Amino acid sequence: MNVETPTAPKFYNTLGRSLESFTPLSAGKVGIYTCGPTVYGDPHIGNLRAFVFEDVLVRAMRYLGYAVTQVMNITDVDDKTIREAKAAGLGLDEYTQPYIDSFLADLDTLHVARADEYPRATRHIAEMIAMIEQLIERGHAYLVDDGSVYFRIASDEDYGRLSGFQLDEAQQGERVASDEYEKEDVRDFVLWKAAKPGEPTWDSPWGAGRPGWHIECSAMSMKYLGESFDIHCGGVDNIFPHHENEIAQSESATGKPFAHTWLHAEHLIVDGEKMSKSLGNQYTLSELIEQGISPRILRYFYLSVNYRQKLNYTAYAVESAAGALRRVDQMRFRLDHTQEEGAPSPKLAAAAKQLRAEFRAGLADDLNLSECLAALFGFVKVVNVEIEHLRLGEGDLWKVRQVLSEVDTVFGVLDPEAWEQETEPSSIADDEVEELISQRREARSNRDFAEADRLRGVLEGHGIVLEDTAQATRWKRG
RNA sequence: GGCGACGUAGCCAAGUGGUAAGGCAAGGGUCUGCAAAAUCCUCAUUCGUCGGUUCGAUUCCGACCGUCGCCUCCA
Repeated sequence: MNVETPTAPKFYNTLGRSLESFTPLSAGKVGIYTCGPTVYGDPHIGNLRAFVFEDVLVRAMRYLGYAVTQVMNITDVDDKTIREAKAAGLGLDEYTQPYIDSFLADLDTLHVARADEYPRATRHIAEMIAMIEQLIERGHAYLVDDGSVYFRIASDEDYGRLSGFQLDEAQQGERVASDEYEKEDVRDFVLWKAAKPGEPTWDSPWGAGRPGWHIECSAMSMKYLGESFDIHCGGVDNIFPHHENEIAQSESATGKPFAHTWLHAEHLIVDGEKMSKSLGNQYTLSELIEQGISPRILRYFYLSVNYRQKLNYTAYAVESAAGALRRVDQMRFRLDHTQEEGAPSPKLAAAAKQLRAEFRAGLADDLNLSECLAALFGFVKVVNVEIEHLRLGEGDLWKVRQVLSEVDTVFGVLDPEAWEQETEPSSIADDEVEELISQRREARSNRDFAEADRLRGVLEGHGIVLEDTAQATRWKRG
């Protein structure tokens, strides 16, 4: 499918804030590090937006012809996991494991393709310690009396180039935690936290303690992708301080450029407002499913807005997404009830070619899925017209399904059968449906429309939708 | 206060220095016994406001108004 050289995409790189032509460090290969979850609760639909974006990015790069290695970290040690584990009276691993499982289950539910690696912070303490030692050696970090180690921001001349924040004296002193008074400079951030009573700890050259937050992503991304790699993504809230600090510590440790391209997904908001615990609108996937919103519709909804744009989750918007998806489903349904006859349709061939070209161009344009979807709908229209006029010829059904399945390697939403049963358990068997339809056909041929409509009503009661065509009556569960 | 993003039809949403993709919804026509589905047509002389640059701006620049995000552990 992609035997030719990859199509080079353009990406809006947060580092430099401009649209850049993407060139991988190693021809044809792309290493992508995606910031994963902190496992102290179920992810909400905002978290999931970012993960779906990352999924589409990886799928798109593969579609464009690159061999992708995706790594997603799992933060299983930080203030929150420690606090919650303690509150639950559980060990850290014992506490986080169910959330790791449910996180992966949510990804599966949304058809997010698995990353190549899901490194856990607690399993990479040695790598982090090695990096911290290197930073101390090079004069970029220092040990304080209580056994904590801090990164020395003053030693990093270009600190702040990702976020654009120039932290100066005016902003200092605002948020100095009481236990961090030993820092040389309030801007410095912690690499290693000295042990505190009741917290999980690991041995280190500086005594017992645990890693700071940022160091895990530096250590783990480099372990799996190399000291320099292609793409690093996450939510916009990670730009500062997390990603800024990752760059500082990574480049200070190795003297080499860290990630080349930084992509950040904007936030999802709900009814125009930021999600927050107090508003009670931090919906989880299972809550949505309970509300009757299928994961497939949610995935389509995520796809419908550019990742750099805030996504406003509203009931109306989700309905609208469902309507759009219905249009594609309906076309597939009609396709399944269409016969091929005669020569292949030239219009169809042209439309398929156009879809491929526009789809590829849209993906390459900073993942412009709106353009990709517009191309898809353009294709749907042509297919519908060709079906309407009975112009599908030899091999055309295969052609349509083939191109749809190609673009769906990126979208991942177009094939209803690939998703879990979305319809209610059926209250009527196929042969019963067929029997009633045949009775109705009989009634119609006798022009007994009252009886025909009664039978249709019976079927509707079972959730069966009929569509009469000149050739036959087709039906579906809907 | 610092940094940044955004404001396009009823709703969602692309986009370009040369006169506005696509989807949902809505209205009308075709098809149908009636539906459903499909299809055809209609639906922004206009892209927050005011200026500037330009032959020409929604697209570039400036100001203003409005919405929002980040500013040390939130995707």
